[in-house]
Amino acid sequence: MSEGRVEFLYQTLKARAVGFEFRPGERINEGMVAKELNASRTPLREAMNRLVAEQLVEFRSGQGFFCRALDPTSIFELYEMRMIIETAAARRACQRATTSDIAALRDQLEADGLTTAGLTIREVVTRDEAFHLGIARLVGNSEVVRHLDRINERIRFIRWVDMGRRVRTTKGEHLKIMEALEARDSERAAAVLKTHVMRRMDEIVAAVREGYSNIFMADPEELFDRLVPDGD
Amino acid sequence: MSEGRVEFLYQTLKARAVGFEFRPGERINEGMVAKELNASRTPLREAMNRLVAEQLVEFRSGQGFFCRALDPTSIFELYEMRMIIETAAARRACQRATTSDIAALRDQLEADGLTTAGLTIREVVTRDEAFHLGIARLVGNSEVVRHLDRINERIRFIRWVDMGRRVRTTKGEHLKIMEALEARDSERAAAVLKTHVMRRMDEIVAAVREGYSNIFMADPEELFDRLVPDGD
DNA sequence: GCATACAGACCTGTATACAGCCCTGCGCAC
DNA sequence: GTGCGCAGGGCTGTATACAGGTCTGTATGC
Repeated sequence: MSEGRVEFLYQTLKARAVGFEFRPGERINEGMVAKELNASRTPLREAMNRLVAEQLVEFRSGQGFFCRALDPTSIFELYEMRMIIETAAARRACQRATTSDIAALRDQLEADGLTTAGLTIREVVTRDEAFHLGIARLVGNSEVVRHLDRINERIRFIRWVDMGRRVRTTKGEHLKIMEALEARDSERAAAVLKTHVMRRMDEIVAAVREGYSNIFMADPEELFDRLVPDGD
Repeated sequence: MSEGRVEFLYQTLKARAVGFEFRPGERINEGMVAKELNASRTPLREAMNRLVAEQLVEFRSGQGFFCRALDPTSIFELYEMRMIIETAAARRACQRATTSDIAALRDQLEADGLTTAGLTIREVVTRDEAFHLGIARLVGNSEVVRHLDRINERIRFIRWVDMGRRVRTTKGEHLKIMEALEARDSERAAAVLKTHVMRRMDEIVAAVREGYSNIFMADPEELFDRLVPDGD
């Protein structure tokens, strides 16, 4: 808060938008939200406009701000975009990352533990994103990291759902990716990443469907604070 | 204007930011700009916040809005990001674009004429971007188009400089790319695109240097309204 | 029962006011 | 001549007020 009220509102509203605490298509009442966050509408609208530029919120002239839609096509496109950036990043990381930076990524991966047991869905996704951003950082191109981060925000909600849906083999696949990076095997790294990241349209449709049901439940936020399903 | 004052301000300010009509690092005086555009500071700041989210303008709490920096490293990173997206787009276009959509892109390319003679630098870059966005559109993924567009805005100024610097073989390379797309030869399309798009760091440093000298000249805008150098 | 028109409340869009901070420029001391 | 401190102006940050438009809900007619 000391570093700017708009910044605080931006972060708070972003978190809400990312997690679909505003329901898809819902009109966002500036007055109510402003009062709730102890601010006036002026800085709130400034923060909202940033979210509009990030596609986390929609704006219709004369009507105000609305929560973005949640539809399978958009999510699918975002997954593909994510795959494009990540595979390109992995290829470049294999070619130009320093051995010590790669080693640091492995350390980070191992520091997260060998299993996802005992973690909440949210925590697992956070760690997953951190690993993938770590790969992007190996490229040494801040734009790659930034774009990936922006995309992650927009699919994070569905990733929570997805992570809860099935026992993901996240950890094992991360290790495989890590090995490919250490071997500096671009093609293998890209190939493993591709299958690790990408989802089929029918999987996405199912996740979106479940996402909707979560959104309209009583306390949807708690859902993702439960522990991940046991890995076998 | 009818479709929202903020939208109008956003478009106007974006054009200025893209073309470095604000000088790099310059503080943007809200009061002056607002008066100039016949608006109050409230909608102006809303528009500015969108530009902040798009990295076209910087914001420092307590100090206001500043024009973004113009430095070779950022430009280089953006070029690489552009290359990542474009090569991935071309590969996918080869695989999944319909033959008629590809034919439509060729029509667009030929409608632009067989040479860049008689066009201003601005016009050539506009057409160049349109062709590349056309490839991105072949993928059928709106995110790919959007991200490419965002990146293009941030390097457009340097592309103007670059297009004026040397007789670019733009048109010929576009034809080669087009042929690769028609042959659905992913690898060739990606390879040609890569050399067509990418710039070496020393080229970028030179362009940025020239960019600065243009920015601090009397009437920098006219510079890019001159005709492109004769192609031999 | 259903569609339509109207009225009222509500909400958005923008201007403006004002408090507080930042920066500049001047003066003073060294 | 140079560095530091202080005061003033100017700019930013936010709240608030108000005008205009949008939506809702009701009442009326078919």
